Amino acid sequence: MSLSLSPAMLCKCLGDETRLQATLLVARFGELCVCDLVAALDAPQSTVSRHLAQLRSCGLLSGRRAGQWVHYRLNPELPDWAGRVIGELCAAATLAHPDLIRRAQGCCPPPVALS
Amino acid sequence: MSLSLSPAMLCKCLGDETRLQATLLVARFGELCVCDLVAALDAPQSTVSRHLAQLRSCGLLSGRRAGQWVHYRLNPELPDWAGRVIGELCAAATLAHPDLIRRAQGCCPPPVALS
DNA sequence: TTTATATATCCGCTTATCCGAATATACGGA
DNA sequence: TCCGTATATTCGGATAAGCGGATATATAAA
Repeated sequence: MSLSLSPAMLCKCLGDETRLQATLLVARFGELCVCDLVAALDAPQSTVSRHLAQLRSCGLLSGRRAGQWVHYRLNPELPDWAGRVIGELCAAATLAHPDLIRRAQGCCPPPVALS
Repeated sequence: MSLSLSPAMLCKCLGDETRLQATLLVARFGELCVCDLVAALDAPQSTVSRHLAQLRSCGLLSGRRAGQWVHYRLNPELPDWAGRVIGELCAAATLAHPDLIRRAQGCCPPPVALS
């Protein structure tokens, strides 16, 4: 079954600054773990985790556990229109906050290929 | 000065079903008066007017008084990225609610050219 | 001026949302 | 097993957002 994500729901999820920035960082880097996002967003761990849970429950992000860490990425089942919306927002926000990207540095081992 | 509309603010504005539908109807028809929107959205006038005021204060819509009526349209100063986001949402929402468009019929004289 | 229509704003109320400390759970290594 | 780290969830409290009836304002026409 294909993800039922309404336009209003997508906007609501991205209407919070923390969730929007988390989503844009994940979109930019492909995959990030929670501790990366805690560092980049400079917010308490419980706050970041709560927002990530909401983004996941809306179907925007998907999480993959790798040992102690959970790596988040854009949900690969995201409809095309949603991907395009996120792309536009990502481009616009990067211009507005060029420093945000710099703060996301790996705090955990890079996701090695499963080979 | 160019409109300062952040990506998060745009999403927040469009994250409410009434505001999203009002915006999409205005985008689709080019220009609509409040009574058209009240009819199409099937919501109390005060509710619609309140949401329109919010959309206008964020810079998403602009209003033009014509006699007793006020015609709303997309703010012509909207940044390009915002226009593209709205376009994507409009297309996706039209597929999801194909009936919404049908309910917006002129309740006031069509906006005659000022000649 | 009075009346009617369209729109905006005010008001109290209810509900939703966000926060972050505290706690619980999951996992890996000693 | 026990400990340390990473992540998730719970909880109470504060704030924001949405609602719609009532009312105010603007305009047009009689």
